[in-house]
Amino acid sequence: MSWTVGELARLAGVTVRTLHHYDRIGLVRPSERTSAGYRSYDVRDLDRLHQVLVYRGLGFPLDEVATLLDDPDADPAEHLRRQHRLLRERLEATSAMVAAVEKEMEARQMGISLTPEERFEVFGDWLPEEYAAEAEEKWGDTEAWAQSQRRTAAMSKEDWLRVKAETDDIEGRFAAALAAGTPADAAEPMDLAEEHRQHIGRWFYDCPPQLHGCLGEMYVADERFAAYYERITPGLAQYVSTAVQANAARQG
Amino acid sequence: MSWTVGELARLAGVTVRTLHHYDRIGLVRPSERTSAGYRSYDVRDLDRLHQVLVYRGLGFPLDEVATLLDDPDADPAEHLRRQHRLLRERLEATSAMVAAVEKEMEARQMGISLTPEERFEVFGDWLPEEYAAEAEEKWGDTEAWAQSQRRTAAMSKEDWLRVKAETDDIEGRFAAALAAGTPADAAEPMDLAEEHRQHIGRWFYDCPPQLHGCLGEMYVADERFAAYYERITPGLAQYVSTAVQANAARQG
DNA sequence: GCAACAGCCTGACGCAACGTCAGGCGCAAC
DNA sequence: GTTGCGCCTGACGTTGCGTCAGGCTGTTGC
Repeated sequence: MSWTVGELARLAGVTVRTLHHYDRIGLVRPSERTSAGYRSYDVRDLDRLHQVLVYRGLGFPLDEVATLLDDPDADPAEHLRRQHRLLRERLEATSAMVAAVEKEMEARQMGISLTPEERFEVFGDWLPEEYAAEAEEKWGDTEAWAQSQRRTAAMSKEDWLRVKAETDDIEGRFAAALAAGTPADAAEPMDLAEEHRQHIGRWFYDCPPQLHGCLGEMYVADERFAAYYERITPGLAQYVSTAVQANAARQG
Repeated sequence: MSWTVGELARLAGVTVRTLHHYDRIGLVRPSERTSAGYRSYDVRDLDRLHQVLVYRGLGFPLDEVATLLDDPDADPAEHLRRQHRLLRERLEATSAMVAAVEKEMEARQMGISLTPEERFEVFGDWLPEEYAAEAEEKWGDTEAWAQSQRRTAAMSKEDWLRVKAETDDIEGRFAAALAAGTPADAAEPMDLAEEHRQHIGRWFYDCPPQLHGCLGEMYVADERFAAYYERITPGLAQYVSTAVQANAARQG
């Protein structure tokens, strides 16, 4: 089995020009040429190209890749182990950057701004466990809140529209059940409450039944929440509150 | 508060030359110059540089970074959301590559080789959930085995030496207990068995007491295992087997 | 049997994103 | 006041390809 440049290029997701380049610099040479001078790559060449692309993807300059791969002391397993290690390091670095961006989002939402050192630390020589400890210390107590902040900060406009639509839907069905005279602790409103709980979990923060029950109390106890529901339909705040607490009792 | 090029370079983990370059192409210009012509960066410039570095780190060419950041319609939160999304995509891509390398390691250990398409698929336009499903299907049944393969394949030579030393230590203490005439179901050999179980869990695969008990049976039933232990000391296979099963009974 | 068209070839030049001197000024300290 | 570090501005070099240009190859359709 052999491949032409074009075939290999498509297979490996690079351009023909790249393969020409690698041939020219001796990094990946086709092990044969046809009588017409066409490059003909065999399976060992694929192997080699694959290794090259992994190392290149890890940011190695091509000449270093060459010395790595041409080292007679390094067997293939050695390369795989090294690549595995480097990839996992990169994984950690990337999640550190994700965490840093989330940190900035939260800071921005809270109206505070980070110190220059804080902002750039992710680019320096990064100690992930150190940061993790710090993050834990800072936000560990109010995990649900922090989670919500992170998720909502990362939401796109379309996400928000979907959340809004789902919310409207659930509240509309609550209002309909109330208008139909269904008791708040009947099966239907309780199912709606469960749907509401899962909606919260999906979009904002982990919301176990117990916490949801507390929220239910708040829907009448906190005047802002009460006003929100009362503006939809009079009596809805108490209705939703009762349904949510009944559902929490059923679940717990 | 303001910074010189050198200070900013150290802070951000880039070279002075890079900042010169960004100034020249208008990407990050110091908002002031001293009377002597020194660049003087203020906090807004830091902000800007930070954004540039994130986008650059994500692989954007500098001119695209410029158009992104100079877009008057894009507020800072928009940038953070985009960066967050891109970083998570990269996170997924990287873990896909980690998985691919692990797959290769396993294939290599099993003596089979992957098809060219399999090897390069991680570089193409990658569908992570598709791969995850495939991996699940392939190795889901024998999770312990696959885990072991993955872990051992990723071990360095030093790791192997440590494993060997730990194994020798435990087996030596088993042999000593046997030589001292301690019954196999006494406390000491059972504690050794428990140590052995945790050794397996640490280095190879999850080994709950029940599974460990099965292994204990195998140490006498399977002649290869038996021969391994008998070569250390006659009677050791049966001794270890009994101790391990006694420990499993104690735990279970 | 040949025309057309996709695919291959080899230069050769271009380009982005800096690295690396070279030559010279600024400034704080000893 | 000079020493040494840090800053300045060119200017050229380098890596890793992209992008033509000009020409050959090989398969398919008529």
